[in-house]
Amino acid sequence: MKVKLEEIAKKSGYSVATVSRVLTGKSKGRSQSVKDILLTARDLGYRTSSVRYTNLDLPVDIALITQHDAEEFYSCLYESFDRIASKKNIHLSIHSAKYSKSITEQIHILSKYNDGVILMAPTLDKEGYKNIIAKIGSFPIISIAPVDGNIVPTITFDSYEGGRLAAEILVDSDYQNFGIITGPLEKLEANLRRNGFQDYLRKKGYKINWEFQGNYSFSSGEIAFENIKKHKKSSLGIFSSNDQMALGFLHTALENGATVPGDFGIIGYDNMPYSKVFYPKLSTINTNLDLLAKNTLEYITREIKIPQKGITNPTTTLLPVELIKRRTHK
Amino acid sequence: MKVKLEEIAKKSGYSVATVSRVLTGKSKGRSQSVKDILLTARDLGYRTSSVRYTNLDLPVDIALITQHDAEEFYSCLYESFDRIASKKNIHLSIHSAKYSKSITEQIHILSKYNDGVILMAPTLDKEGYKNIIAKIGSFPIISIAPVDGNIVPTITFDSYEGGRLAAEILVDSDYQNFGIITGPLEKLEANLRRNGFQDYLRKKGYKINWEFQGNYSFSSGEIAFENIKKHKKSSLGIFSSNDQMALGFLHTALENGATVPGDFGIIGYDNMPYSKVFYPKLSTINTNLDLLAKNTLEYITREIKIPQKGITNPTTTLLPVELIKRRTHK
DNA sequence: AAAAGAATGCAAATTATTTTTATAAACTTT
DNA sequence: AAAGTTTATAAAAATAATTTGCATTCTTTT
Repeated sequence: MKVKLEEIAKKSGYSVATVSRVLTGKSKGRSQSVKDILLTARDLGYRTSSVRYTNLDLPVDIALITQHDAEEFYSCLYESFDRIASKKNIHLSIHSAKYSKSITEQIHILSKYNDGVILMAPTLDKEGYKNIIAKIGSFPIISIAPVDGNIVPTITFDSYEGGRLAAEILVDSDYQNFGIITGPLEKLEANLRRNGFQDYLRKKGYKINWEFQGNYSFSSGEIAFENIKKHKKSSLGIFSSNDQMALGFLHTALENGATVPGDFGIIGYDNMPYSKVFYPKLSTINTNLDLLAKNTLEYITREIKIPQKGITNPTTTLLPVELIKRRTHK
Repeated sequence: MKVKLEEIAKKSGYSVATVSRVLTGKSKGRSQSVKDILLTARDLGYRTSSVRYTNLDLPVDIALITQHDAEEFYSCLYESFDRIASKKNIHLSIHSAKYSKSITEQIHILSKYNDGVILMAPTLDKEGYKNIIAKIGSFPIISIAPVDGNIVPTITFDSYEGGRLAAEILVDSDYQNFGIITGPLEKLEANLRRNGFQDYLRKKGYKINWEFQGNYSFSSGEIAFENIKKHKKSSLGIFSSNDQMALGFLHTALENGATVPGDFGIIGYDNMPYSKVFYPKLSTINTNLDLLAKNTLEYITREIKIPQKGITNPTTTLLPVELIKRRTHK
């Protein structure tokens, strides 16, 4: 059934003429009726298109699009966004683009039912982002994964600095040789973390002596250890691109009789809840997800309420990360 | 901007009259045009309301509503649903009702933009479910958390049997005294797990000697151990209502010099990825989330395509659970 | 407290949009 | 080959949304 203005009028208690006036943006937006009618329309499933009464603090619909996996990380991410959104009159919906045939098409459809989109698609390349922008035009969007090129406004953690911090503490721990378990290198942030790590080492006269590419899973951390065993490397300061792989490595290392932080120092990334539970407790790079959620949601809300005219160059905001010293480095 | 049939006609290459015929359900649904037009309408954000061409395998929108937390469990749940949905031409969106002022209202609005709803709201009581049904009528809905009373069709794991299995293995392990770390008892499934555990013990002539109510978090497992220490209990076979609490308990027990499975046997619930990583590896009740996703999505799709006429008594389907024997029992 | 500005309902008029119809031609299924 | 469907076209009919003028009420400003 199509919703008619008549229904909205009846349910909200105003006349059809008033409903029409409000819905077409003829009101100044100072009276109660505007809020009543807009809320009733929403309640009845009548999409109020682009008409905005920005001063009114009406609920805003935002879609968060990720490519999620069965990892603790996503629970933490969603929990942060959900909690912060609830304080801001934002209705958040979560969508996965992992199996999506066309992410551009998916975002396009979501843009019809939402006021803004938050995108976390680390595998998307420059072309991919360009296609999205070409399709949705000036519709409010922000990426929370680093974006190659200046295509989509971005708020994300300073991955490069995270890698640098990991290198710094490992150098300070007097390791002489270094290793890295990277994430999948088609993901930009995996490269940034790697670069930050490598550049600091180089500056200090060291290099990466062992490198292994994982896929962020626990088991790829296990495989990383098998690999290091084969290469007979030891006494290495290792940076893992996330906690899960660090934990997988740590787990297998201990099972094989290696000592941590003796034979291997290891620094993780993300500071997930489980990383402080394992023995020895994992040193890691902390990313403040609440901060990410807050900044992102505020940005997108602003963008929705005060749309930028003309083409502005998208900005990139890097959020700070910090080292959490625990027990897996000297 | 409101979408006009004219636009749909233009984009799909058919006449306005044909678009109107298709959209009002006048076509028999055997020609390509029906699919073209419906897909174009969807693409342009035109909601095709309740008109259904059920034989056509068109994409279906389903909302999954939970009250999620920063726990691995939710990542696993979403990953399963997302993967299975992608194979069935289902567009899944995830929504949290944790901070929702009115879950009834939220579901009502979601029902305007989706073809069906999957609900996981363990804290909802009989009244709550009744309100929802009163509001949405015969709109397709299914619960994946146990529901008190026969109000909403349900597919969920056999929590009672899970508790029974835990008791059985602990009795077989020759523990003489028993304990339980329950989930929050306002959640029905926490009660069911507890009952299954207790009833089996009673049948075998034992009873629950120690009980602690947790909130499913790792830290409440830690607190559970502090509690057991205070009560100076030992040599207990313990059933924890989820893995996180079991792990928290295990962690603190070992830190305090207790032995597992010597001083304490412990059986978790959920078989989360991390439970096989800890030492000693956790024995636990496995729930097959893929099976849950598959059954649920198939049920709701059927319900959407062939709506049941009249009021039928909602069915409850219990999915089997199984014991995974690892190292935390004798 | 008065004046100005907004909002509202009403009913009629206007405009926009959707649906239906008849017909002829082109496809599909039986 | 016959029967049944689908489609475009163009016009007509039906439905829905918007606008208007006016009197009244409410709110904000001065």
